[in-house]
Amino acid sequence: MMQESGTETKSNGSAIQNGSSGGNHLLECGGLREGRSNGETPAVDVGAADLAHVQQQQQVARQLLLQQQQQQQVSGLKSPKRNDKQPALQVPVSVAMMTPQVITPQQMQQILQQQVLSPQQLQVLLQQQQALMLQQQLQEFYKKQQEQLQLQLLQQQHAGKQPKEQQQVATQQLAFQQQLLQMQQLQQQHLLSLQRQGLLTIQPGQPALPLQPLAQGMIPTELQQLWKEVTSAHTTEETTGNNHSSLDLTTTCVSSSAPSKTSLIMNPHASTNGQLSAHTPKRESLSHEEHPHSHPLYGHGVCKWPGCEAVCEDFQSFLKHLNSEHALDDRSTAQCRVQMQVVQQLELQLAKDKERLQAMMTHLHVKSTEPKTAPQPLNLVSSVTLSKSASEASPQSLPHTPTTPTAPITPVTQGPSVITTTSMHTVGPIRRRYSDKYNVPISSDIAQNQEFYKNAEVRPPFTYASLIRQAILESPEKQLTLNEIYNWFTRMFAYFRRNAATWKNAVRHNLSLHKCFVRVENVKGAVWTVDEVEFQKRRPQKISGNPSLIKNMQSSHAYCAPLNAALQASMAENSIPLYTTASMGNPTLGNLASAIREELNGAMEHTNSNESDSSPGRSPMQAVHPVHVKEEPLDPEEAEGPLSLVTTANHSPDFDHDRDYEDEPVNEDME
DNA sequence: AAGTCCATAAACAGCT
DNA sequence: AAGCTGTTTATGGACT
Repeated sequence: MMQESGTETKSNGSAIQNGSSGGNHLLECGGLREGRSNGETPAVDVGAADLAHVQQQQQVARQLLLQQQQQQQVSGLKSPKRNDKQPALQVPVSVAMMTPQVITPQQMQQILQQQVLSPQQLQVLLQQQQALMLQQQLQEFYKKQQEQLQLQLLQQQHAGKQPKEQQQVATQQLAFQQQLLQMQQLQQQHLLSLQRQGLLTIQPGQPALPLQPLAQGMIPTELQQLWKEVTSAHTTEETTGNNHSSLDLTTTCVSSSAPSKTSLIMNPHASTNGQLSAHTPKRESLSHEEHPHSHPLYGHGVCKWPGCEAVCEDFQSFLKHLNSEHALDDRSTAQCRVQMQVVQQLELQLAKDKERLQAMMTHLHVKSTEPKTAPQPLNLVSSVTLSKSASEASPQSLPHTPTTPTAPITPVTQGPSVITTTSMHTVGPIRRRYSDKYNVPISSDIAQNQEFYKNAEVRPPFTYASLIRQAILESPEKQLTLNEIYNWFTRMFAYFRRNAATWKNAVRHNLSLHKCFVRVENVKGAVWTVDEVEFQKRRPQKISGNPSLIKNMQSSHAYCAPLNAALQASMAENSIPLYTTASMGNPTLGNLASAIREELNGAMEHTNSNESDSSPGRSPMQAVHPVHVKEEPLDPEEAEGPLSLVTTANHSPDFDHDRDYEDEPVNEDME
């Protein structure tokens, strides 16, 4: 009777399961992207690798500055010191037009609203304003730079004892680096302030990122475009006749969601000359007029202006809102700037990863049926997944071609993410738990890919049992309550921040099922511990005495590790925020590191004892792991704190952390 | 092909 | 009563 109903529901369940188990990755991938928490706010970050980029920009700016100075010599005018210090000018617009003086955003707005100027005049004005602002920024910057240099030189002279030329050069280099750093810090501060003002949202899970070395000056075309946005909202009937050389902001936005238009991004300065917009602006802005509801800043009755989300019942009210709330002012300008940088960086990163992928494909002789690649942070996912698939499909042969993308999986922020989705459901990492099968230390993988797992919703290639064990072993007292185990899962893996009911059930199921997990009654309830003997019982017999398996394991992991390393290198290179969280609140780093050493020793002992042939996979494995262990510096301030986070305390800061996880808020207290 | 491992789903009981 | 915890059973896919 109960049986029947049981089987009934189960048959139901299995129907679902057929979808969710075999093909569950496909579904889950789809589900993943559904969530809005992830990826909606693109990472704003730039890495040191973009130094060249900065320099380029500086060069461009320098030229601009030069031009301006020449102009000034002609007009005999001096630019004002700072535009925010500028007294509220009551200067007639016409005067402003003739004499390059910075006017305040408010004034600008007035000008716009009063519509006293023709669009052409406005454009000129805007260009002028922009150039002036840029000039001011540059002057300030160079002034500072000079001061710094002098300071450095002075210090050096004081230090006096080392008057060697080498040292001078070194010092100058240092000074320059410091200045760069300083500039970056300034920019970072700017970003932070934007964030505080709600102009820029950064995901809680994401680290407060890297620096923003892009020049902050807005290029004239951008400003023009801004103006265009504003005025087009004003006067919808206005035609876009004179914007042939302008860059449509909407284009930029659109391009971020349609990554195929890479031309724009490849050259961050492209927008300066306005050429790249040839294919877009007019058409799109027109189409927005014709199909108002397709306005990129308006959707689902909500204003999609970054950080806004104001509800607008209809398009008209949206326009009003856009007009009033997002007019041309400091705030909007800043937001625009940020958005442009976001887009630029994303595209830059995309380009890099595309290139990387291409090289990989070429190297592996893989003929990609679908050369177009996919966007954004998640291409990381694809890389890793690909790596796993490579290792898993057949450890000793080259990876198969990623199957052609069929189902675009609904990424939140962008178009179809080809590789990601494909490899995701092609691979089905779930079915290959190499760490379990082949005794590859779980902790090392987690440590290596910690930031990745934390931020990308990729299923970790470990069994629940392994993960649970890892969670418990990482805890200072080698025991965790169920809730703490949950928390570890959500903390360590983005993947487990959704479908909580499912995986929590699985966790409980595993705890109960496996003998290696021992429940211990405690004062404050029950905690779970690991019976290591039991756990080991079920692992080694497979591998011991089976050289071929060992070989598999080695080469398998050998494929993964370097690729993961490459992935991380890529992330670092592009300053993917994932990377930076390592220093931000990583309670387990120390534990992981030691665990890695432990397990590495164990694993290597294991394999060494059996290994007779010189498996090609081995050296990479050895090479990679220590590097990762070593390279993760343990933040001093994290050193003691974090460990206590995982202790028995129910109110550890971690729990607050978990609150952010959308799916099912983890219980903070469990009595 | 059979056995094993694992994920998933679900029913259920006990407890708070 | 609801939710959490823990146990158990069933089922199906992947892999050996």
